[in-house]
Amino acid sequence: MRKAETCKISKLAIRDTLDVVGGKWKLVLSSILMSGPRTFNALAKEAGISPRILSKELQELEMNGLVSRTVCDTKPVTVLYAMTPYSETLKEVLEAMNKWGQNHRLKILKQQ
Amino acid sequence: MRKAETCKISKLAIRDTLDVVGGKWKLVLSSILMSGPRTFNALAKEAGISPRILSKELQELEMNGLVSRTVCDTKPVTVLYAMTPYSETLKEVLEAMNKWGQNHRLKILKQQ
DNA sequence: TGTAACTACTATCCTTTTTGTAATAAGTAA
DNA sequence: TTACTTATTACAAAAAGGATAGTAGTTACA
Repeated sequence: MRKAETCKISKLAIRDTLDVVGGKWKLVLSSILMSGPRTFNALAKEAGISPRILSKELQELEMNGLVSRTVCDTKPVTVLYAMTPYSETLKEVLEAMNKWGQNHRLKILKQQ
Repeated sequence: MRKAETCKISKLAIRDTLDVVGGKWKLVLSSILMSGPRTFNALAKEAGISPRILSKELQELEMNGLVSRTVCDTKPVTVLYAMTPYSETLKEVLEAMNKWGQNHRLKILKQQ
């Protein structure tokens, strides 16, 4: 395959990824859920996100199979959100961004 | 370190990363430049981005040391944009997203 | 001499998307 | 009644992105 085509495919793939997981919250929420399931309120508090946005983001993640939603038989009802087998595939992306962000922060600090 | 702290640090790092390379274009532009330098117009055409946005995105990338800008002594003058040593550190992120996007596209196609 | 063409932008205006705040619903129980 | 859960709605604000035209500098050509 020629280089130009490889570039086009890569560009497309990255756009696809951004379509699913781009924006301000989806990767942050995913990274939180990586360390275990959370209830709606716990997620909202931990991420610092308003319920409106959280609800919307979770729905979109669920639609793409990246988050599971489990209603628990408690009083009052609670709902647990968690990673899914498919969202395990996001780990590489999250790990790379986690690493890059930490390294970048160090770089910025050194400059001052 | 406790798990809760690890989670907080990861969340922060991912937010940092998104602050620098989030949005619709920065990672796409970076992935194009990965395969070699481009002029302003070439980038605009290849990415399908309007000059106004392209100019803004390139400035922001340059400010963060992720893109170099070289004025060439041609007639008429051309400007070459390219990766920098620092932007090499983005390769892991781009590679992970490239891989995920391709895999996700396959998954979607299978479902239909 | 004027005019067209080519580069890299910039200015203006506008639309769309995203995000936030606040209020509120439905269900249950102390 | 009050409190607690998970949401949802209405409204407003901000950010992001896009379309179009225009500027500046230079060359080429009639």
